[in-house]
Amino acid sequence: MSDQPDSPAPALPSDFIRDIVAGHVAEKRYAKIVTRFPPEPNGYLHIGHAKSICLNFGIAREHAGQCNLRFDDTNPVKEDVEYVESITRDVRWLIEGWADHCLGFKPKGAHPAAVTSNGRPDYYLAPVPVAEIENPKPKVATEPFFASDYFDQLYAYAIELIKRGKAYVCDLSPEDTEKYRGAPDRPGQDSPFRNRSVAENLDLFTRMKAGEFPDGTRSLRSKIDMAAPNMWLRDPLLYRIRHIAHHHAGDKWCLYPLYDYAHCLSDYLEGITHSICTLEFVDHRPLYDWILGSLDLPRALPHQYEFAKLNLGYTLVSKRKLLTLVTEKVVTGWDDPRMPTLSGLRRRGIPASALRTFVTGVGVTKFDSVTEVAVFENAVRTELNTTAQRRLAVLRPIKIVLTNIPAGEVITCAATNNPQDENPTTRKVALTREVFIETDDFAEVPPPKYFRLKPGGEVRLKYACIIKCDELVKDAAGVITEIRCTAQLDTRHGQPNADKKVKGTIHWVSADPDYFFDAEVRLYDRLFTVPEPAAEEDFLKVVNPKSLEVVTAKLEGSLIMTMGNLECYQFERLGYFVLDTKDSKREVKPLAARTEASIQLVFNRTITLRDNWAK
RNA sequence: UGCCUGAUGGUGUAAUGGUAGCACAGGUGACUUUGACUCACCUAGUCAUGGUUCGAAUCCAUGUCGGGCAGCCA
Repeated sequence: MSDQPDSPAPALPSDFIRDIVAGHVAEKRYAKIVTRFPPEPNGYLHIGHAKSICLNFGIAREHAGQCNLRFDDTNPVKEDVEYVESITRDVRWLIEGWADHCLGFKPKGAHPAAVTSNGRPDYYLAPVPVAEIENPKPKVATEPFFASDYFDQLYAYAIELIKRGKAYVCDLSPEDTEKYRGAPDRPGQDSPFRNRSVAENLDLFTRMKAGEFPDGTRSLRSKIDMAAPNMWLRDPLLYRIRHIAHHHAGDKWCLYPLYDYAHCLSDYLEGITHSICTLEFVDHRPLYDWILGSLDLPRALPHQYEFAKLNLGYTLVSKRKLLTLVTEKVVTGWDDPRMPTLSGLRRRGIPASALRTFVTGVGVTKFDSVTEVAVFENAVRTELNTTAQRRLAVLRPIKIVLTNIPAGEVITCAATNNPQDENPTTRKVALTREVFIETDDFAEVPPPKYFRLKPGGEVRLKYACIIKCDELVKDAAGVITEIRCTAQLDTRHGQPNADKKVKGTIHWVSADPDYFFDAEVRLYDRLFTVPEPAAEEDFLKVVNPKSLEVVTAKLEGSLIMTMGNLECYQFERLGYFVLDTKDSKREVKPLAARTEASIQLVFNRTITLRDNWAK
């Protein structure tokens, strides 16, 4: 992107939530805009989360505010530290260079502190900008926020709710609780334990915390309205008993709060101004407001706003279903390059900036839509086209013999690294007697309008010269093993006939062992065969059996010399590729020490080039 | 037969009472040492019916269709 002073400023995204925030900023309702991204550490982040991350961090950066990464870790049964680590890594990767300065972490081990707000006792955990702590060097150890760090405070608020007659201990079993709740079109019935005295509730709740009762025997419930048309207002549970250790809080608790109770209060404790979540929580908003409103809290209360989550064609955007793909070994792991997880997309070679462009571009609405994959692919191609270095590689090689070039002779050609650069640089590639071309780039019986190599035909070897096909060599089975051609060396760049036109230009790699090397290349296709795998009765039945193809490709020798970490390349005419950092052997031997059998590098094809010819 | 929420080209999204626009996809050309990129042009839309208004995608009414809600998940 150009930074010229007279280029128009890029338009900031606009949507109904940003409009609300902008209104609040205009009226100076808050001293600072604070949002949060609140994943539960029970799976890896996926492309749907990217939309939420970009929304929350985007709003923070547009208003010089802050966005806290907070783990909503109130259900130790499903959660694990593996997930808090992967999520933290993925969030930092996605916002790097864009909103790092808005990322809110807290000093390691910090808990909400007693403060005075508007002359009254209060609790608050100040978000500390990561940038402030870590740049240029970390001053103190930091970590993301955890709802589980608020368990003490949450417990105290629960006591307060009981004292105010707004919560009670219920002895109904889970089954009976469900029966008493009624149905959407039928009011519920009051629990027989609904009118216990405050003293009895206090006693029972204290003993629940002390571990006197087994799982499921008692719960703490809000006292709202069992006849409410909104199911979430029928005395929803606040706490349940779970005799299990917590991955972050340790073994201190056997009583764990539920989402609705923990989330709004966590938002309050962190001073969140705008609590943005997806549409399925619209029905919960009255509960969110009820809990906060029942405690007479001294600071401004956070408010919840909801938007439609991202749905992508041919893609599953559900942590639970993605977990199934992992456990059923449909893929190799959460970071399999075919997975729509942030780890998978990163390994696939999708730049974080392209992901941001995409999720920002789809907009934020309350309409439950399905975005076509083409929109995502367009964002990726647009980004990679400007940034990726071009290289020559042949995926499915067939050998060409240039009969007029003597064996051992090396003709050096200049190849452009990236024609999109303002001042493109070049590198040297070797043209030798034998070269590999793509099997697809030759047709013995060409279809109509085919303008690559055919018997008697001419084609240009990119950056080199035009060649003419003279003769085919076949084995006993009639399979072509070699194509014999004449090189028109005077059509090279700078030579008299350089301007000679032919319809086709193809990529190639020298077949001289000094000028190519083998690499494993993994070619991916969509993971599902139907546009909406989530709508399927059994999504495992619509898994694409051809989602992965592995080939041994011939790569231009210069590539191995310049190979860096996580660099994106365009293999000309084939697509964009990235080194697989997990499966590649990183110690690259000198060219001379290479052997045919030592495949050391593995590449993932990020995406193909757009192709208006095939299909 | 409850409550909540939504409906603009094929897809996604803008227009907040005043010219229905943008992106992607699709099509046709131009250019091209990537059948890429780029450029030009084209196709195609306000869920329905009524009302308010000089004027309605926008406001009102009714209807239709879609999504969500009955976890001690989040």
